[in-house]
Amino acid sequence: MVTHATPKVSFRSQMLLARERAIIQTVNRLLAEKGFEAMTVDQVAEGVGIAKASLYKHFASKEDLAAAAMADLMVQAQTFLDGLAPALSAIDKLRTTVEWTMRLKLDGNMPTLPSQNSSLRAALMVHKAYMDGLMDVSDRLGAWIEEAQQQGALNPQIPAIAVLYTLYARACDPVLEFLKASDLFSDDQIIEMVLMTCFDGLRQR
Amino acid sequence: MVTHATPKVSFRSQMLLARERAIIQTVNRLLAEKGFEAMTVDQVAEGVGIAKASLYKHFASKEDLAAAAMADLMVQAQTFLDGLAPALSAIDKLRTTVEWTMRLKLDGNMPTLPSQNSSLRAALMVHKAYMDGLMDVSDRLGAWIEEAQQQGALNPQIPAIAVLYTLYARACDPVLEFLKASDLFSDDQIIEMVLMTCFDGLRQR
DNA sequence: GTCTATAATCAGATAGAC
DNA sequence: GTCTATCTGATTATAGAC
Repeated sequence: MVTHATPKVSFRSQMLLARERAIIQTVNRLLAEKGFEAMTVDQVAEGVGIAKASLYKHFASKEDLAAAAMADLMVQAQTFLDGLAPALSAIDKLRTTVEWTMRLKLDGNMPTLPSQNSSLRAALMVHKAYMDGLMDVSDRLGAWIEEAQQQGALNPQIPAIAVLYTLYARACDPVLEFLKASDLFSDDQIIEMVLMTCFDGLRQR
Repeated sequence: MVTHATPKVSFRSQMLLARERAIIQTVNRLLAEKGFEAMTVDQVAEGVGIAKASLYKHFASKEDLAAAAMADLMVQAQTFLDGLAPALSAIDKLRTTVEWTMRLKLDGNMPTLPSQNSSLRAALMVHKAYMDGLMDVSDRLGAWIEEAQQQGALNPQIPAIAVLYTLYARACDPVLEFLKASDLFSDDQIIEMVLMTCFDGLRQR
């Protein structure tokens, strides 16, 4: 009799992946809402609907949970970059990507981490999936930055690395949440203002 | 005999003020180094060189400590604004002020708070000295912003409040620390790059 | 007001049965 | 792998003597 390709194991591993996706989704939301320090593992467990001890069967530590969420964010970013129309100019690709990250943040789906916490930084640095994703995304954005600078679209006086950091920083820009909290503007208006400030500057052109 | 103006009380209160200044200075440094959550009251006490219980005779809570540091920052800002040459144009005053905040941050003297933590936000909102200082600084910057917009120096399409938030955000811009961590640039170069990005934008002019 | 000692709480992580 | 129950350590805050 012909044997099938281990259906039981496949099914079990699918359930496992589904659960881990659910965990990551909850972590993502909590990180966006309250940040890493204020997020507790109890809240994650409650959000997923499982016991805390079960969480620790999937992820070794709180830092590991956050790292998994960040790795997932990198996958989302890669998917977004893949879907960008190749016909777009380099600067338009950059602009559209920044807009995507800001919308993610305004929608409460951008996990934000403290740029200081060392235990977390250490966990991120050794997380292969996250680091690989980050490197890939940075490489692709970096290539567009250099292309845009050569085309005279971006100011070539600013080092590419500084441009890259500046674009990344839009993902955790407090200006977004302050403007949103002011309740004076729609999300679209906020994005338009911050994009304009970022690319055109505060000075009159 | 002529009585003097209560010299003993004056001396005691001077000692008190000196101690509180020492506490605030330590809090300032720790907030800049590690942020609010990672800073512990034990570290503050050790930094000042007094017992933790003594700290609580001066400040009611950890939030209160941070609020006092922020209030002190506002006083520093007011002093800086007072010292600005009146001959400077509005945009140059803004530029110089932003440069001052960035240098404070690069030197490790800019207390940075999480923009989310609610217990801390609540403590800040009811701290009269901090709120008064913040309002005064905001009013003065706001007036310069509107002046610069009328003079055609700043882009009038961007609401003044958005400009104000954008300038404030330079005080906690992660781009500064990332560029510093890269060890590729001097502090002066970093400030020049970020100032250029902020006022002139990433696009070629 | 300063100290030592301690209370009270909370959160990350684990033991061990099923 | 999931659960309940618990451990462990860290941290904010206070009691009470001097």
